[in-house]
Amino acid sequence: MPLSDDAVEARAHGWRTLAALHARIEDRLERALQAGHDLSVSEFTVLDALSRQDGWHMRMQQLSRAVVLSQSATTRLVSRLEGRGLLSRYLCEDDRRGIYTEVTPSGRDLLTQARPTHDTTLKEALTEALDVPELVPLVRVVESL
Amino acid sequence: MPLSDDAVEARAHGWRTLAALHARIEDRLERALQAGHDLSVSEFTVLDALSRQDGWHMRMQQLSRAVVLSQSATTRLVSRLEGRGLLSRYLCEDDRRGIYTEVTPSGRDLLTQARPTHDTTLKEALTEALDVPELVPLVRVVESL
DNA sequence: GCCGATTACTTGCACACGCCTTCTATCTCA
DNA sequence: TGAGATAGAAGGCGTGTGCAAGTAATCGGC
Repeated sequence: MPLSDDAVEARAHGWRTLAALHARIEDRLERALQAGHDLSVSEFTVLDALSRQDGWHMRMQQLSRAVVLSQSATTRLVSRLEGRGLLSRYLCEDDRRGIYTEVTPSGRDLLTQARPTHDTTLKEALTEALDVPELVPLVRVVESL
Repeated sequence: MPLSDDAVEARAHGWRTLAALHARIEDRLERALQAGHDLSVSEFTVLDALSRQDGWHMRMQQLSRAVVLSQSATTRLVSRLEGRGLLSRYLCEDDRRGIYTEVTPSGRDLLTQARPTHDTTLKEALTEALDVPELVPLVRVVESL
């Protein structure tokens, strides 16, 4: 007898809805950011997350938690962006095992350009999602936070 | 002037929250289903989606919409599951370009075994998410639908 | 009834990711 | 000072994905 809980089906349904909405939005964002700025969603997320930090820098572990990626993926992601001159690495002063990742001016420029794309696409994706009755309540919550 | 809309930041924040919650849950599910039943989340989703259809069958395009994957990814996903004997393909009678995918008895068995894992893991993931203040409102909505 | 356009699905290719191991530098604690 | 832990890089391996090109079947106009 599996869980014998009436809430089970509700949760499963909620999760399917969440996953569906997430996939829709991510898909739209991926295309828009890729087409307009040669950025993946992960790459945009890194720049965006760093921009929200005082000093626009963050350590690798924080970063991998922020983008929810493995350490190795984060290393490679940062390396890619570093290679494009969008961010740079430098050693922590206080703990020199740590490495800070910092957005460069050129990275800030790109972010400035990409944000409007991101925002309008997000808005569109959410608006479209309102056409799907199932997604409506979730969209409302996302918009009202 | 980028959208000049106060709702922009709210939307962006809502999206970040949605993405964070989604990533957490998917990660937990992925590990649990992989460890317990050798199924990825996508694979489980396919079986689950088919199980909700009359006759447990669906055409490829419906399926790729249901799991929100590209057609090519769906083809390969179905091929993998077919190779494991969990589902089978057969041509549409009326439109012979179309291909139906149907869950086999063995696929049904596996789904029966995997569902409890899925459900309890989902419950755990949502409960854990309640520890993160930001995620709370979203978790409430997911659980209450 | 035939030919181009469209649709349904598959396949070749490139790439990002996760897991793993190996390596170096640094910090901590006794 | 020395042993062990920690932060991160580097890279090999397997796998899943999207894109773009390809094949097969259907539809529409003439």
